[in-house]
Parts: sequence; C-alpha cells; structure tokens
Amino acid sequence: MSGFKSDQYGTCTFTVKQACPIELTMHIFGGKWKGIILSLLSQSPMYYNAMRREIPGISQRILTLQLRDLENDGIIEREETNDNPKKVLYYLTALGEDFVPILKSIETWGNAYLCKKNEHKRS
Amino acid sequence: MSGFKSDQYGTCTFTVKQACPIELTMHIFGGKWKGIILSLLSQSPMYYNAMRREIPGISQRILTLQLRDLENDGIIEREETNDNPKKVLYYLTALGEDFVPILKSIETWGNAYLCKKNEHKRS
DNA sequence: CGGTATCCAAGTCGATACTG
DNA sequence: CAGTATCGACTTGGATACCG
Repeated sequence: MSGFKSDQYGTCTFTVKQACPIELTMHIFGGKWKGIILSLLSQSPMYYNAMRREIPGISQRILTLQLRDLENDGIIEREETNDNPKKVLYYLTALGEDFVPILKSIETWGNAYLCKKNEHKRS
Repeated sequence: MSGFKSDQYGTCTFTVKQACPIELTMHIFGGKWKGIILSLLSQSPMYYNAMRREIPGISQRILTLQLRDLENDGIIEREETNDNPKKVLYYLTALGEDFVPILKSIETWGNAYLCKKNEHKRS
C-alpha cells in the first residue's frame, strides 16, 4: 500500500469509479492482524492484555499499532478504566459492526479455498 | 504481510482457529490493485492492454505482477490467442466468481464509510 | 502486444528495551 | 497494565528501459 493516510481518501480521484471504495476498505482491514482483532471484538469487547493472550505471536508494539489504526479509522473505540494500573477496553463502533458480516463471508470463502487446495494436494 | 507464499497457508497453525482463513483471504485480495482488477474482470473477461487502459496509473510491471499473483492463487486464468502479436485474455475462475459478491459488499461498506467521513467534515 | 530486468523508495512488521 | 522508542529486515510498489 502506498503512503495513503485514511483522511486522504476523501479526495480520491480514480477514474474507475467503483474501485476506490474497495481499495479503501481493503486498506483499512488489510493489516496482518486486523482480521483476528476484528473477529475477537465481534464476539465481545476485550481488554488489551486479553487480546494479547488470544493472539499468540503478536508483539506489544504491533498490537498497539493495529489498534490505533482501527481507532483512527473509526472501526473501534477505546475506554480506559480508573483502576490502578489502568486497563483499556476495546470495542467495535457501529461502523465496525457493519463489517462483521463481510468478515464472516471472507472467512467462509477462505475455508472453501483451503478445502480446494487440499483436494489438489491429495490428487 | 510477512513472507508467506500462498502454498504455505495449508500448514497454517494459528491457535485462533477462525482467524487464519481471514488472513489468507485478505492476503490474496489485498494487493493495491487487485480490487480494481477483480471488479473489472467481474464484468467481463478482458485483454491485458484493455485492463491497462482501464486502470490509469498502474505500470506494466505491477499489472503483470498482480495478475500473476491472482493466477497462482487460482482466482483468474489466462489464455493466449494465436494472433501476431499475441493477445492474452484474463478471466475469473469459479473461485474468483465466488468472491465477487464479497467484493460488492466491500464496495458498499466503503461507500458508506466515505459518506460518514464526509458528514464529519461538514460538521 | 505482453511482457522482463534493474534499481530504488516506501511501507510494514518484528525484536528488544524502557516508561508512567 | 498499556503502552513508547529505536532499529533492523523484509515486502511491496513504482520508474524506466529493453525484449520476443
């Protein structure tokens, strides 16, 4: 992806009219871990450390980065508790909820794809 | 994305079971121009140069690369004519066709997103 | 017409260490 | 607990030139 900040998409000037929102959406959800994050948050709101535990292999830096991206793009929101030390709860916005059905279709397609590939290997 | 070749996904070992096919799918369709390419091919099969004309700003190298990716992942196929000079027709496979409805949902979501963002700017 | 080859810039991820 | 800072590695995309 090439140097776009989310806010710049408002002035997108593609001549292929319908392609632009697709690229935008793929850019928003295309981070390496964003699918996992979204599918976790689609089940219930979740605290930062709970997410880390549910996503083995992700580093603190990367989790924070991806969460910031999603927050800046209006897909999730964060809410700090008053505990000490504080905890931060993440949850989907309405915009994020709207994407969940699409995420499910994507998951379904991916599973079908894996099946077909495995068929190929066996033959 | 991190060094995965498509074929390696068959041995994916994520503990978050459902997240893997999502990441796989986003990886297959996540290239910068793949959305545009797919939405063009969803309308009709298309020759290489016709695609170039319909996607202003893409270079030959990149178009070829993205087409190769999609071909290797089983989303599109190519067919050379016997003309001289030869022409190459690209078209969706069944697997690719299956993704078209999802692409439409993604486009719809993206348009809704752009609307909301523009509302924000005006207020 | 439909590509390759080369070379470079930018983006993205990751490991590690440190902090309020 | 939930980050930030730094630095390095790899991937992706782009400009340009050339080829069968």
